[in-house]
Amino acid sequence: MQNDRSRESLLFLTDEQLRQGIEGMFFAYRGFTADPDRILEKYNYGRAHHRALHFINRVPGTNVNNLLSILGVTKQSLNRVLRTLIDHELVSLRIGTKDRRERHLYLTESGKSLEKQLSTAQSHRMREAYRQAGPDDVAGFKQVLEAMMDPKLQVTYKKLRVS
Amino acid sequence: MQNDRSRESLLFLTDEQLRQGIEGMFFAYRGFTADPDRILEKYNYGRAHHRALHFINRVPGTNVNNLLSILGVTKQSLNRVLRTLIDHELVSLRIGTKDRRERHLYLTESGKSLEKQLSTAQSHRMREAYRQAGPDDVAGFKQVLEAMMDPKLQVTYKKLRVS
DNA sequence: TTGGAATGTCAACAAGACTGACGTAAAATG
DNA sequence: CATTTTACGTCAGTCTTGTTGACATTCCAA
Repeated sequence: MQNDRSRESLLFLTDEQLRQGIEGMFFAYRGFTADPDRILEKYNYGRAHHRALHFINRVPGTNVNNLLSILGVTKQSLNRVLRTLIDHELVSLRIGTKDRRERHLYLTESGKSLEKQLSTAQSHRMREAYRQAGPDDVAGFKQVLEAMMDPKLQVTYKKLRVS
Repeated sequence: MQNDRSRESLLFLTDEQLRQGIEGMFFAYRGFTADPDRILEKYNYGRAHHRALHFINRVPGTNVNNLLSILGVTKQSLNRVLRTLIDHELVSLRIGTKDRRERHLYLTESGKSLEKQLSTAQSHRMREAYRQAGPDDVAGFKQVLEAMMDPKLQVTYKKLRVS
């Protein structure tokens, strides 16, 4: 038998609370992608292009394998996207100096420009959500997100923080 | 010029904070879907089937149009998924008594069973994340998620709460 | 009775994911 | 030096899930 206090402290673990978290993730993710999606559509790109642009911008000079592990897709899938971005001169390749098998990826000026457009739109919504909620809620938001990740991705996520 | 206090209170709105939120959503969503995906694979279903099962379970007797507005896909897309679920007897149809054009959707016993399996897996991860974070963080998590939704979906989300 | 709403269905198509197989270049290793 | 492994690219084929467009059916409501 639990007392009032322990029952109170576990109210956030009820099925109803969990369900709200699940549905919250589903609906929020739609909002999260909506603004970039609209921009991408104009250029005939998709979310896959956005993700590649985002992380090449975050880790300039990354090689393909590293990008692959961040994005969690197959090389064939990434290759299709990268090829388009390179053909359209949004991304440039440099062959590694130390290891010449490696291709290092960079955004070109146009690439940076599109990435900026996309991240501005996405950040705008995130900023509004943060502002509506407040600092403590934001801290909680990030805590729960981090705890929801697969351990490997959690490491990847933290690495991006410090780099 | 802003003083220390106001600068402090806006630290949660820095570009770096926003970026962490964006990448957090991306990585966390992967974790969020990972466990159900593994179960669905065994039955040769996909996320679309999961979403349909989830919301039919949540709103038993819903008609197709309502489900459509929750899921945000085209009727053709939903129809393909629904047909599979009905053929496999996970979902049953009842023609509306009041309006006989409407099809009301229900989970069969097997449907309930699969939905339970999926939601148990997904809730388990959510519960662990909640537990690691704690009640205040969970409250913040939900606040930010809700603020990130499109207004219409926010209404949908809240309706599901009370129903 | 006629218009419109709710639903279903057929066809065609695209993005983006997958697997498998194969090729090439270069680094690493025995 | 020969062999193996690694990094990357590419071709081919498949699957899921989304899209549009066109058309049929049912039936409520004005």
